[in-house]
Amino acid sequence: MIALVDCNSFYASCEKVFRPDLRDKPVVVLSNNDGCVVAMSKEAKKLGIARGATYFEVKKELEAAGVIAFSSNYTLYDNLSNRVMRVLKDYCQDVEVYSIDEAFMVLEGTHDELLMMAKDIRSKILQWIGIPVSVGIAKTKTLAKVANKQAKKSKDGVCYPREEEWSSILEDTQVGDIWGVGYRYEKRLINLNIKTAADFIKLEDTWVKKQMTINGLRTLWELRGRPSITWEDGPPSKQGIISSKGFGNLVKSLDELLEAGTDYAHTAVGKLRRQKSTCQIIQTYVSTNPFREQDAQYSNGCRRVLEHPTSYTPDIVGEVRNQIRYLFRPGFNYKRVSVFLTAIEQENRGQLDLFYKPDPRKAMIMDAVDRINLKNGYSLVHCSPKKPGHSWDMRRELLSPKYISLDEILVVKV
DNA sequence: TCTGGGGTCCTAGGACCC
DNA sequence: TCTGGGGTCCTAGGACCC
Repeated sequence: MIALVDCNSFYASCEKVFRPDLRDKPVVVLSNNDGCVVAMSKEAKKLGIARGATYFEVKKELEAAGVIAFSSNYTLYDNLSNRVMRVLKDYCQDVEVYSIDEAFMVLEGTHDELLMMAKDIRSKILQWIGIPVSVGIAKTKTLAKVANKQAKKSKDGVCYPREEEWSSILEDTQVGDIWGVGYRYEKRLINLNIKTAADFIKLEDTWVKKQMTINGLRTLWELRGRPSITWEDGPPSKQGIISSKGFGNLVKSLDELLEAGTDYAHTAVGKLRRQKSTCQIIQTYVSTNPFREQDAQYSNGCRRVLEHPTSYTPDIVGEVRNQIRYLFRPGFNYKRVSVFLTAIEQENRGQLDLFYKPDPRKAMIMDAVDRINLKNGYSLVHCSPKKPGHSWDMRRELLSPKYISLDEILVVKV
């Protein structure tokens, strides 16, 4: 059987772990630059705040309702996520970490045994880490997702339906809540009077394949109990790496745009080398803020195919800086720069070139840099001085401490 | 004043080859 | 000048996920 373990209101729950005073309080977490509400505790959900609401528009309302807001603290969420996943791996070898807050597991045993195990997983993660999770168990991934939704509604946070219970559960599942049915397919299906998962599984294979491609067909089969979505053993290497963030404040000068671009390129190559890959295509985009109607708008991008694949930071940073110089036009208020690396291949696996010998010193330098940064913090050795206080830095006015790092750890007086 | 940041996969159509 | 059958590669666009 397949279990889906999903953390409840993950980011909001993380913020509560080191703040017992917030246990029953409504908490929301904001996106980058404190832009939108991206996560809500169950108390905040009850207040009817829309996910994706823009913070500056709902700020007063949130304050009036006693909601506590946080800027997103990814260092903390990553750390707690890893701890949750480590507990899951104690239960079975086959854990597929699907996202920061959920994982699939393959479990074996009788109905009662698995139910016990699910409850045990739940209470252990709550006690050891402080994060509430829900567990759904079923024959396929898609059904496990459905069961997980039921688990969230139940008292004990666990749901493992028996065969005869499925038909009523599928009737109870809105078509838009099916994993793989997004809001566009949802609209089309509802127009055709297909409102629930129970309606959906009655459709013909050929019709679903034609309307919703092979992926829709897989979803259909999975809902009927036939496993059709593959199991991923490890995280697949990325085929494209993006580093893109809106600026905290608008940027006017080429120098600042270059600084930001250098920083993002540095981040992107870091991800590239961590997965032991090289890239051969580099794309850079710049744009103004489309929401500021009073501003003249400009957005542009360019790309270059390098002669040889690389993961050498100075090569990539240099190319990104050239592209930004090419794209820059004076007189605009820039909001964003994005760096995109593609044509990614595993190191030493790419097409060889008879006349090209890579410089071995580059690999040695990067190896040394990565080792230094791993020990001393990730931007100690950087391509440009990383002084704080850039106008383009992310706005994070409501950031919680990094409780998990030694210099910000809580002191408990007994 | 202020509006997230990542990713994946599939299909159709155009350009080209024999 | 027109015709058939079998391919590849690339790009744009559309759908989805967290």
